[in-house]
Amino acid sequence: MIINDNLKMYVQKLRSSNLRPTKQRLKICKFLFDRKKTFHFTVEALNKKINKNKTTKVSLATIYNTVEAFTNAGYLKEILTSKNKSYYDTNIKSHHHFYDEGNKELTDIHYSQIKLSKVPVPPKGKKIKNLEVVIRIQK
Amino acid sequence: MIINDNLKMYVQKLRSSNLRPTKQRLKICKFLFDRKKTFHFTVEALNKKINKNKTTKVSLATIYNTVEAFTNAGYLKEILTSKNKSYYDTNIKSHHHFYDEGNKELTDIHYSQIKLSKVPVPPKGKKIKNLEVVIRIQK
DNA sequence: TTTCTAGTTTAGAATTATTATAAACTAGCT
DNA sequence: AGCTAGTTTATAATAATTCTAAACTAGAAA
Repeated sequence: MIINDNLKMYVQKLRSSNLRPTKQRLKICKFLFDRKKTFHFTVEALNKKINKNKTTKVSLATIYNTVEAFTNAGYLKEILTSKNKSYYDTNIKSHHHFYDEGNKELTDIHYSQIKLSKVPVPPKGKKIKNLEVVIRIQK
Repeated sequence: MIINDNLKMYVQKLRSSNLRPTKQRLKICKFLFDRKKTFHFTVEALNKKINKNKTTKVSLATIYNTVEAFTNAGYLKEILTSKNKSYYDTNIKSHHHFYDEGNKELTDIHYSQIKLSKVPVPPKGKKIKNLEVVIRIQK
């Protein structure tokens, strides 16, 4: 069974990052990772989806906590936009974004679409964790 | 007098972007642009600086409004960080940033320090407004 | 299997950043 | 000098997020 297999995978994912596989976390996993395509979301939107038409609700606080834990564990990526709301991405591979200022929508840019021929050395004692390009677009 | 000259310059800047040169806006101009070096700030920090040890206060709302107006007019640049707080930059020239996740500090990267050899075409009907690279660093 | 404990969830309160409101004020044209 | 649209202000409202502390639960140990 596919669902069962995913479940096992989620448990392993969680275990490997010191998170107990609770039913809430597994439910969130399903919403985030049981998909063909990666996607972008805000906690608010995720909360709505998860708790829409459901009898057993997952609290907003738990969704916040879990999303943060997944982000720290590297299963989610936080996206840079500066719009007083955190955007996350289930695509954790290195890639970039278009940010449309009009409708505030993000679109992925595959990492191969951008090439950097020169990158600066990080300040002493620091190392580069990641590099992200945001291209702001408008009409 | 240097101060006077700057004043004239500010008035002109404001006029050119349809902003009346009020004493509040000029005061904010002084704090933002009367400097040798450009810098990064949050509205909160700017508010503290402007109203520290002063008898005549500029209201927080005015500071928000003015910063937004200056940003729209192109005299300030909003910086991408995803940290639920807006960061602004008085350096409006095209450039990039290091973002230190430890102390949440931003450092400029001169535009010449990063070179892109490949940039994607924007989606149909949209044009590129700006391109910003953020390099996240950590210990 | 039961017991125990540290980790987790929860609702709601608290906090933080920002935006809205509407009354008082002011720049600058006439 | 008077008028009016633009501006400032204190305060309230909103929105996103974090905190809190009590109730619950996973899973190790008895």
